[in-house]
Amino acid sequence: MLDHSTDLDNIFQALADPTRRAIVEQLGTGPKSVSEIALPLDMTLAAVVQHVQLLENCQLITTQKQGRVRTCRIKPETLKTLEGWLNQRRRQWEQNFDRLAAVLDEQSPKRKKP
Amino acid sequence: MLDHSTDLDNIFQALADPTRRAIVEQLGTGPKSVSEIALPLDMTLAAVVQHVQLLENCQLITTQKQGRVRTCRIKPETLKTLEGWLNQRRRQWEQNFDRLAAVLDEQSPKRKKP
DNA sequence: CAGATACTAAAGTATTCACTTGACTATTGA
DNA sequence: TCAATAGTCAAGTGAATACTTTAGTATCTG
Repeated sequence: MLDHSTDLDNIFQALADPTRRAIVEQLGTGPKSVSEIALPLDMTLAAVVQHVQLLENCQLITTQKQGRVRTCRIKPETLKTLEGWLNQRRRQWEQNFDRLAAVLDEQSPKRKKP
Repeated sequence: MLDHSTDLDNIFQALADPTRRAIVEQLGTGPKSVSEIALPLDMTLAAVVQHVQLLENCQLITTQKQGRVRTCRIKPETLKTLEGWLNQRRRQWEQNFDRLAAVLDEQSPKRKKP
């Protein structure tokens, strides 16, 4: 993989891991501390911290530390990047579909264009 | 990563690679053979074949072989799975936002509910 | 038919990933 | 004050990834 790793790479990569998706899903219901996040996850706290750091690095969540507790919340705008890519794809193949339809229409002498 | 690898895992994983996203983007403009796909990519044909196989396995594309050439096309429905997850997230945090707004509204004596 | 084309399969390699363990630092509450 | 809590850092491990090279097999084309 030639590296000029983009936001999109990092976001997809982050969300490819089920644990990290679970974290994002958890935070969908509101902010949580790292240990709260860790509770339902079957791994050490250290591992969870690593996932949280990765999610923060790619901006899918934000965190802030108050005393000894780090509170995490999702950062919804980042998912827009994903939506953007997806929308581009949709537009692309809809266009493609239309073009195909036009060609078929052109080739069929049975119907004339309105 | 505890393995009960879902469709979503595989799709995100597939799209986390820039080469594979490039392939999906290429196919957005219409079907292509494996060598056509390989042309703009800076790697061996064998490597491209591997990416194509992975994309086919997770249903992001379909392929069929005619003679010695394999033609690839995107399978748009699979991206729906992604859209589905994204929409869930959006609904979740919109709900969360509304709940927060409601609480704030409740706590503020300056305005009464309509 | 002979040689080029279009892929395919298998094996090897360097890197990255998802963890764990263990040791350490703040903060908090009894 | 002192032990429990909440998190952090660093190093190590085994598995997975993204390639490569090499050696094929069909299928065309002249």
